[in-house]
Amino acid sequence: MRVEATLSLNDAQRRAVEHRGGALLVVAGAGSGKTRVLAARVARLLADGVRPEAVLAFTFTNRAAREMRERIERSVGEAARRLWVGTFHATAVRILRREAAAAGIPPAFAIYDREDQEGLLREIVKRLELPEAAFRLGPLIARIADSKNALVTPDQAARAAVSPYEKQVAECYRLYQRQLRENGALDFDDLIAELVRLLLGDPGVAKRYAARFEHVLVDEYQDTNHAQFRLVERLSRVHGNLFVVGDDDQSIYGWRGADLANVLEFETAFPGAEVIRLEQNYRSTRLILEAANAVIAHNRGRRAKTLWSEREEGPRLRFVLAADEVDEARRITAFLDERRRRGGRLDECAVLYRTNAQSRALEIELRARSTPYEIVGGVSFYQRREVKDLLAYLRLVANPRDGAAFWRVWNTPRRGLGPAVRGLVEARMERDGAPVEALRALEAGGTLTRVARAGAGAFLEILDDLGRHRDAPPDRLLLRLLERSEYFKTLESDGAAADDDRRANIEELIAAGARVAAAGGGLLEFLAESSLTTDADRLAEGADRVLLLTAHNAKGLEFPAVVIAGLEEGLFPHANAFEDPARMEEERRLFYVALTRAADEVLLTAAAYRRRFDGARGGRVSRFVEEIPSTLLDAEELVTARAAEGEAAHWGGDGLRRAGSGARSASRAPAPTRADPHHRAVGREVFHESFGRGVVVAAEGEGGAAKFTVRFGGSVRKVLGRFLTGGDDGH
DNA sequence: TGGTGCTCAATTTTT
DNA sequence: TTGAGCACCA
Ligand SMILES: Nc1ncnc2c1ncn2[C@@H]1O[C@H](COP(=O)(O)OP(=O)(O)OP(=O)(O)O)[C@@H](O)[C@H]1O
Repeated sequence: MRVEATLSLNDAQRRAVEHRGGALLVVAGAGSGKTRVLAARVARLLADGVRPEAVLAFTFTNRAAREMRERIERSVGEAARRLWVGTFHATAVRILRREAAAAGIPPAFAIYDREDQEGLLREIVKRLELPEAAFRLGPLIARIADSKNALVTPDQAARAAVSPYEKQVAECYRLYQRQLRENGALDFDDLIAELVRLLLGDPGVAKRYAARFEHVLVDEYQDTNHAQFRLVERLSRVHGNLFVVGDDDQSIYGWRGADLANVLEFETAFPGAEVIRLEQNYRSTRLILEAANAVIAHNRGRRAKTLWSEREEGPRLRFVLAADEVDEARRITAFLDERRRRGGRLDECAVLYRTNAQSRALEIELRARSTPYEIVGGVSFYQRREVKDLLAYLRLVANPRDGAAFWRVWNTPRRGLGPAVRGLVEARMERDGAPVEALRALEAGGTLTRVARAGAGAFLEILDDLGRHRDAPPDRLLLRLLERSEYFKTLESDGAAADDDRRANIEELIAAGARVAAAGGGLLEFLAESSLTTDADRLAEGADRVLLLTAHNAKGLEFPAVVIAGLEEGLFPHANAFEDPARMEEERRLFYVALTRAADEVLLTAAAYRRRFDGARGGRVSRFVEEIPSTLLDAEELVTARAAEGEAAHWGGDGLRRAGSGARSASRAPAPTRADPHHRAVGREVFHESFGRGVVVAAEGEGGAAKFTVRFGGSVRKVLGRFLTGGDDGH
């Protein structure tokens, strides 16, 4: 069996792959082949006769898991299908379903997503009469998640709480856990935490799994949190065969509890562990790598590492400062077009950004230019209303105690059930527990009005009918549901286009159900998949389109051409990181991740002005751009052709005569209405008393009121025309 | 009960 | 600017 036949390896890589066993940490920079080594290691183990079901590998995304499995399958054949390869969450679900009894949870437990969590906590905050302004759901959920990721129980949180605020958060946490339990549900973080608790608390189960798995492997180890560390530690303690790969410079999920100590203190946690470093990058051209190395070197808290490439030098990284986000989108589209004319394909390109909201401007422009694109992230498929509605019915079939699912659809489509009946059901739930049973009792009794009774009857009938077919393939279940619930009727209210969209989504959901069935899965597998699958996991190969995604979502991917957009102070790095050096370093690592996705070509863009939901804002060019040595940058100035036009030396000529308004140098001008990137002034060199020489990137208005967006060196400011002189004649 | 329209918050990142 | 929650009225 020749692993090397499918995956060639350098010496260091081979040493890792052929490691004798025990604990091994492979730390290495971007593109050094860590993922490849992990896959080769698994293939090697199988070739050496290790049973596939005794190999447990954790990946960061479901997609990575699928690719890993496929890769290994290519080298060792279909035994690869029996491997345990998956994300921490998917693997935890798999084990918890089997060990539900020991874990003290229902085997068909529901998995609560963000929306479900918010629903529970909204009720709790209301019930405790906490001030909503101070107890926003987002931070509250984040705090609870932090506790869970650190394996802190509600009791421990309450004991550790000092301030009244912390005490109340702990109380919310306690009630929230109780609610989850009553609903027979776990949230994402519980999946890991409950599994760890089970392994720590039940020696029998712990022993069984320690014996079942002989090798544990972890990809993207730098982004594991404490609970995940404990899980890995528990599962590998007996045999000690732990193989992890990671890069401390690519840790970008600190806000989710990722703990770099897992990497930095690996040798302490696993005495006798070996560390192997990989130093050759196979992905990027030398200039790209040099730029990435230069930027990341600005981080203080890191172990310096070597990373070199044998590849050609490659072209310099291009930088474009656009006037605003619309202009930026245009420049990016133009870049993609130009690349296509050179023979490049769209699917070799990705546009990376810091926040999902940035995709909108890009989307509009790409659509206008008929450039095929695909957005990854944002509102994902399984979060769409119609999809969640239908899934809620299936969730109720699996687990009648699932209150979030129940309240979501008990009156969808409309059945005349509202707050009045809800009160009755809730009262009744004290006795019957499950909302479905409470409703059933009410329907049987005489308390409901005629309308409500009919509605309740219709709803229960659908659930009962589905319940009788719970073992049918998920797609059949969905079809049955659509037929009985007349769900399509609720769709007809909206516009035709949105309607078609919804129908298409429903079709796709049915197809997803059929796929699960084809793979031998049933209702529970389908529901788990719908909870754990993200947009990035659903990416299909083959279509020639440019990918639009956040830098976070791009982790682990690689593209011949990468565009990084929105490189402005406040956006990337995000303003929320300004006061905290540690968070700023994480922003920098994020930029490093983004940059190192590129193999051949990089375009960096920023917008001098960016419209936000609450107005517009100008930002300086990102410090990260400035941390790239200028010799590596091809910083193109805007539309220089326009500078050729003759123009008066003074801008907005009559401004001085129109005295009155106080002299404001207006770096923070009032929200501009429309900065026109095609204004005839754009591209002109100008001179400002205090800011010096600059280039106009946008302008709006005429005469004395004219305002110009000007780039002075690295910073971009908005200034009134009357403070500017043409740059050509000195001042 | 259900529909309309108002107000307010949200945009940092996600398994 | 959009979406969601909520108050108010038919
Ligand atoms: N020994 C090798 N010979 C040729 N190509 C290699 C070798 N090792 C890795 N590569 C290639 O280098 C690229 C990066 O590999 P891989 O994705 O495994 O790196 P990584 O360290 O996991 O990257 P990152 O951490 O940046 O996500 C891939 O295209 C891979 O095929």
